[in-house]
Amino acid sequence: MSDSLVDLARDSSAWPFQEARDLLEKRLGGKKPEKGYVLFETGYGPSGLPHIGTFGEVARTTWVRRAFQVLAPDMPTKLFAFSDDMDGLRKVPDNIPNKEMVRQHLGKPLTRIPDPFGTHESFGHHNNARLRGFLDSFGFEYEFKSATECYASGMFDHALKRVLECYDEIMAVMLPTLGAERQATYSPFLPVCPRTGVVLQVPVIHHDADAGTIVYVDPETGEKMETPVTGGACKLQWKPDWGMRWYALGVDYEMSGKDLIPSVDLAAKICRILGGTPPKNLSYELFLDDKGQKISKSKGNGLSVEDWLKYAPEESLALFMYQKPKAAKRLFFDVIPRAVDEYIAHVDSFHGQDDKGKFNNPAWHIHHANPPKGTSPLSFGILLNLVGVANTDDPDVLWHYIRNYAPDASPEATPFLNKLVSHAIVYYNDFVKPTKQFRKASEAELKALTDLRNQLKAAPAGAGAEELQNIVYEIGKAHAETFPGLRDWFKAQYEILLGQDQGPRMGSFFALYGVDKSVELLDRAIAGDDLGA
RNA sequence: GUGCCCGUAGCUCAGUGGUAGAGCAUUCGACUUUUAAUCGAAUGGCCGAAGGUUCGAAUCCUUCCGGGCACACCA
Repeated sequence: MSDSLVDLARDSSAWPFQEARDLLEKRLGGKKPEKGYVLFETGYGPSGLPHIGTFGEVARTTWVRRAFQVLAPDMPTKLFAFSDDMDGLRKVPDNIPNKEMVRQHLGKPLTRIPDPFGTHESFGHHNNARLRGFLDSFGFEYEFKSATECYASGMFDHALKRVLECYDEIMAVMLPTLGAERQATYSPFLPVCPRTGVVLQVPVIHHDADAGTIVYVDPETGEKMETPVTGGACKLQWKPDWGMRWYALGVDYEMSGKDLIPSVDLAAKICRILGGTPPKNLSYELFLDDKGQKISKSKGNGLSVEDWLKYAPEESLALFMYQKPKAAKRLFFDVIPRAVDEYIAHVDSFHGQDDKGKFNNPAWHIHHANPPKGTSPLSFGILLNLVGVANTDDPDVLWHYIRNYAPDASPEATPFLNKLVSHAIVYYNDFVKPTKQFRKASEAELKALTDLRNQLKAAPAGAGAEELQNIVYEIGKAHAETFPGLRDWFKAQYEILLGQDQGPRMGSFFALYGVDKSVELLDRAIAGDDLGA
């Protein structure tokens, strides 16, 4: 039984299984690594707060890891979330307080810059905490690794000495990739200035593999400085750093955006020079905005995680990230409802599928083999329409409409639908409500509305939707010269009372909205108040 | 120039060797009285082009065509 599951997983065309299979067979040769576990890694830049790409990368890496665990259940795995918190800060980020204070520390490792937020030991620690909080909020399993700690603790010492031993070979790989200016000053080692604490980009004038040191000239004092490369006294330039880290930690799998393909190649070469085997890499496509432009934080286009989660549950974002990592996808508001509905469809089909089908179902991956039993009897698309048409941001009113369609649905019985209702309301408030355009009633329309107001007022207490609908209908007929077709009467009500050109069955609306409140609404319309205010 | 991705219905896209699909749009019908929703049905594709492999190709290979993106430094 378990054998056949392994076979199915091996043959599965789902990309996490394909990645896991390649990792197991090509990278590992089917054998457990000597370090005793298979290591997955995701990396984070120094200035970056967690963003939607971070989520995507960790989610995707986790899926490969889960798939791998099915293929090789007897091999332990780990996922390192590695923070480059020893990188020198290059420019002051826009979105932080105390910019002037931070400016005075430019060039220093992030972990040696005071926290501008004042909540942590350093700026680096602050960002790390944000990263961890972000990852934890999704329940990702990982081990956090800090570059600063790895360097300072001596964990990288052996590998750093190897870099020094292979100095010339590494320079020979790096130099041809650099412009002439950079070639003149390039060194894989960046000494941390003992005087100022700044990570220096200076030429190395001498290196001594036996002593484990390099010599450089302090750019301000002109003094020749000799420093060990170990123990945190030097940091590596990032491409050698990446290759060194793969070698030092024995990273078996790491994915990265396609803009990093040349860097991955270089880092892999360096890793091999050191005597290691580079990880299996997956280059995923970048995200585009609605106009097909690359999404970048500086441009501020595209969509943030917070934006997405405001309008839809995180499962839908996970599904979006699952789909076709190698195809460029547009990431903007309009893709959200579709992602939700496809998520629902996948979960609903899951439980009727055989094992092969389940392995191919995104829901298997998103939910770690255990998708929930039920989701929502209504699609998100329908719900969004409903919210717009029903013209309300009151969940209770919405549930009345929903029960017309799905009598068994309730906030308790269908919790996922309940979440969707909340999201749909936010969507309504942000996207539908602002587009409302109320118009004033004409003289003739005013007469009809006044009739309506008076008859609603006079309606027996507890009048139902049908009864109210009949009142509305009769008034429309009574004012036939104003409204040649009943359609015109209803259209007028939508435009004047609801600020939209379509709407709900008015009898139902008045019943749900409440006759008293409806009368108030009509009073305001008759008085000529601006209902959009 | 190098590399990657995409090209399937009007639109947005699923579909990695076995009878071409979904959603939206359009048209018609139902919901014993408006609209919308909902439900049912219909319409709609030479799967970018040409070769090749195969009993069989949207799918695999080759070459084109068209569109997009990445590739100094920094990360």
